Amino acid sequence: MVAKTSTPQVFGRLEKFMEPCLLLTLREEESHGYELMEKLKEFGFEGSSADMANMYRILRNLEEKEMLSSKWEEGAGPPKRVYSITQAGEKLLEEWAALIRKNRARIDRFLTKFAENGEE
Amino acid sequence: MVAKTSTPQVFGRLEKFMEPCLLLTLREEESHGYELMEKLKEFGFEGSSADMANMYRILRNLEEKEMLSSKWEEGAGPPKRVYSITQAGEKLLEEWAALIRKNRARIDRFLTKFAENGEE
DNA sequence: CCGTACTATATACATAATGTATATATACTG
DNA sequence: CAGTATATATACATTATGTATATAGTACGG
Repeated sequence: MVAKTSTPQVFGRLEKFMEPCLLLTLREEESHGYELMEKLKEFGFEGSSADMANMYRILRNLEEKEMLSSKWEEGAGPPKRVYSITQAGEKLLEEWAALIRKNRARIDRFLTKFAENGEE
Repeated sequence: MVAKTSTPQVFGRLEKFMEPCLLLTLREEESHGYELMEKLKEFGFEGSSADMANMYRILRNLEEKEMLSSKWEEGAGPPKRVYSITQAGEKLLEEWAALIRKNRARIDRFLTKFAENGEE
């Protein structure tokens, strides 16, 4: 029997959060997938294989929608697909920022209420 | 043809956010589904049919896991299934709060960086 | 020069969470 | 007695994410 009282692993992700993080990171400087994953750790991504799969999918999808453009770069090690953000991509990022602000407001309302009633 | 430049409907939900909101609302006072949906609007839920379906699913699921208990209440209108939070449910809520705080931190890092680099 | 590890990209398949659509029933209002 | 609001519920479809695996170049040690 397993102790139910340990870590019941509650989780609720920030859906599609990786997309705006990629756009924001690329607004600063062009980069390729593998390197981007390192940079994404700043936003709480782990760099797990799930994250990797996710990232490559999102990058390709964003390029398809012309939010990013890419070029192959040869050098030491295997070739890299280096992504740059487009103007449309920057606009998309702005929209993401607006949505994320709203989400933060929802979270804040939750946390405020949680703290208020917690101490009866 | 539809103008692409209008609202491209970016969206990223707060996954499973309804669950902690239900728990928090029920920590204050017992309530039934239909009424709970009204209360959830505080946390940014719309009360759409999707939200409804979602809510009833979550409530049943939480009861199955003994995070909530319910009783039928007769009165004016159709009978209501009134939910109360259990001790396990309160503990679950605490775990949710911890996770949500982490998610807020991730969001904050994003928004801070977004604002920083935005004004070049 | 061979195996191992690290860099690098990619995708098929499975699962999980949410959205759509619909069914059922009570009670009030005109 | 038809329409609307209250009230709960679920089958089915879609979307987003996770798991597993494939491929390949380069560096390093033995």
